[in-house]
Amino acid sequence: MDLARFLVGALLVRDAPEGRVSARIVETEAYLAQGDAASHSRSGQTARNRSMFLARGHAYVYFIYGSAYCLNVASARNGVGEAVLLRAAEPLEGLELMRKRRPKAKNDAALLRGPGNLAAAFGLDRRLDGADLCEAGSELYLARGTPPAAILETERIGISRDAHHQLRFLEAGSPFASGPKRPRA
DNA sequence: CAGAGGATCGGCT
DNA sequence: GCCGATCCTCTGG
Repeated sequence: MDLARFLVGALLVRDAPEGRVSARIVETEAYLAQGDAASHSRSGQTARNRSMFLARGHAYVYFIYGSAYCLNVASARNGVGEAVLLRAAEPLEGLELMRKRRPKAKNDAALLRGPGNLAAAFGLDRRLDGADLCEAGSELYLARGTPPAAILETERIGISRDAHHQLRFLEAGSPFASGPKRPRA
């Protein structure tokens, strides 16, 4: 939860041969190592989720519903399956490349709205699973950004099991966020 | 090996 | 807000 909150306002950068894209994260969700029926790590480590068990700051990228990739940041220590899902971001650099990768986006504010869309605009797939996101200058990394004026906490999205409490974090009033914005700052 | 379900998206009502 | 597409992953027998 600490990392999920911390990452709202942080920057995500990808430097790839096709070009550079960057964005400011506005929405995240926490998936806990203990007592979280919705976490991919709920039944232990598998071939798919092993990166979730890497040390804090590593990427966990998975493929879902046969159509979308999602990017997470591992949040605990090596051996503990816990991560933060990046759900939405504000486009900063490489808008043209993002539009090319996301031709269906209705407008620029929607380019990075939703975890699958964010990953698509960044051109991510399983090749970046396990990458260290803490080294500036590597292909994909996190950097300091501008903190939000206020952070809202809501229930997570798309969870059919037990909805849990407030494990979703988003910048208050952000036009780049996904889903409903319930109160409770 | 078969079966079930999913941390989604986009289109339609 | 509701629903279907799509296919990967895990579980159980």
